[in-house]
Amino acid sequence: MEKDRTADPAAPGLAALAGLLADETRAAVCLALLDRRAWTGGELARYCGVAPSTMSEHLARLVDGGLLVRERQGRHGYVRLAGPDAARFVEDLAARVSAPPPATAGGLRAHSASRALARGRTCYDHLAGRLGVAVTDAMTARGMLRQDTGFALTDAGVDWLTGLGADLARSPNSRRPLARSCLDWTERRPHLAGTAGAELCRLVLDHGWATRIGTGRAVRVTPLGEHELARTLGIPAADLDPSDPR
Amino acid sequence: MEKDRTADPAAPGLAALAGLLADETRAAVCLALLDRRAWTGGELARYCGVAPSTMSEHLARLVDGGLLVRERQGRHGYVRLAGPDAARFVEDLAARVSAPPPATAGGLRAHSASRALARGRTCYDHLAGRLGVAVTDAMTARGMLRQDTGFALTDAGVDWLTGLGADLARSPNSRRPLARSCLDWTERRPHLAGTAGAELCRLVLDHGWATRIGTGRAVRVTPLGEHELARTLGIPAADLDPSDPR
DNA sequence: GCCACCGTTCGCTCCCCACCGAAAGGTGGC
DNA sequence: GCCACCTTTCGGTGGGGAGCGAACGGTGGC
Repeated sequence: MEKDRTADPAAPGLAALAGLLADETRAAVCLALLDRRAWTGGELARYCGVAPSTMSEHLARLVDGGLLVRERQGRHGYVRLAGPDAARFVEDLAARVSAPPPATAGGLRAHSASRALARGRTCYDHLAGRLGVAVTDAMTARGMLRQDTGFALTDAGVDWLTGLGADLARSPNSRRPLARSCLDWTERRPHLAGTAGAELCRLVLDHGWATRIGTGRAVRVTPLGEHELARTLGIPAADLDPSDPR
Repeated sequence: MEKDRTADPAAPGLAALAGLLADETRAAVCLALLDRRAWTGGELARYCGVAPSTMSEHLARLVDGGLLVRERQGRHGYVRLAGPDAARFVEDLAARVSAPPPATAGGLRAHSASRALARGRTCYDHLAGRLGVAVTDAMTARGMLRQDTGFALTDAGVDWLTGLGADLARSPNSRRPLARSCLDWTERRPHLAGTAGAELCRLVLDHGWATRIGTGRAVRVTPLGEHELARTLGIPAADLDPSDPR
């Protein structure tokens, strides 16, 4: 019971943090909340198949641990991920759990990405799925994003996003990076996240290049989007077949 | 008991992975193994203050979960982190647990880094602590590393490392990025990790710019190192005072 | 102001697992 | 080949926590 004092002082905190996700129900909650919507406790209870009282206790633990925040609205109590940091934390762990295989070594060629636009998702606040990977690869191929020596936007990439209407100003006290890599766990390829990823997602939706399907994470590229993505990023529209499973 | 089938299929795996670190003893083990050495079960048991039998069970779980690997050597059974991926996983979580504060917003000026060389550590296979942060900031200030739009080496950075003797060739099947950011949880500043970070650490030790203190993670900058770091990265030697607590 | 609804708290049960000591299993020294 | 040492396996104990149902409480509708 009495632990040795010489052990790393960070160990209890690390164990506590990991413990937040070390339960199947809590893990499912955090994954569900990656859609960036606010859910009620009742919805989550039904979704996970547990009693509302059980869900209430889980949510209390997650809120207490700083991973979730509450939003009271009338008689409903909504809960959502605490922010980009919390989302990144969940994403990183989820990516690791389903990405242990050695990866398909697809390289960075834009060609392989061209057929990958059919299905898109959002990952908290940025594009993911095939759409996210395709856009990321196309940006890389056109010199807007540098992945060979790390993961950073080039000046050309900053100009392109700014020209589209992106607000890339970083608040001085924000620790969020402008661009970072996020591993998509269906495509198992990196895609653009961070402030730039969030802005790009917002622009794509605002400009009508893609629309959300239903209330979930799925997005669909519109005909306008096909045209504009082909024009600005050189992704041939002929390859855009939503029914193509791969 | 019967969980709803509609819940995210990734949830059980995520919970299982988090569960590996959701115990104080196992967390302490993983943190201890960040020094990249191989420990025996007995050492870890003493270090964590548990019985050898208990440690044996913990190690079995961690190995089974893919976080640790065993190395049999005679009558000793050594255990170490499974690789850079596993180390990154532990680092990321450990960084998050002790870095929730809003950060000191130190900017990227090389000046602030100059006094930070006194204490250095290794973080699995790359430089960390003040030394790691100082070198990273100096490289950024001299245009070898770009942090404003992400985190990537520039061509100048690649040339400098190659000139020092770094082998930056990436094996095609390796998913490890050339450069990535690792958040140091004592300095709370990003520093260079990835293949380039590992090579830089190897070079600094091989060239005698720094030496390991004892058998742990600590490293000390040598007089030669002070001279060379000042000459090549512009870090004034006058500011290198190991006794300066900050 | 009463009712309906949603969420939380409380008491309870049960299972999982962290922990230990004792015994068994391997390995190298001599 | 025997002994010493390290590690693992096994049985047993205890605590934490995940789960539920029932009761309580706050909010909005009417």
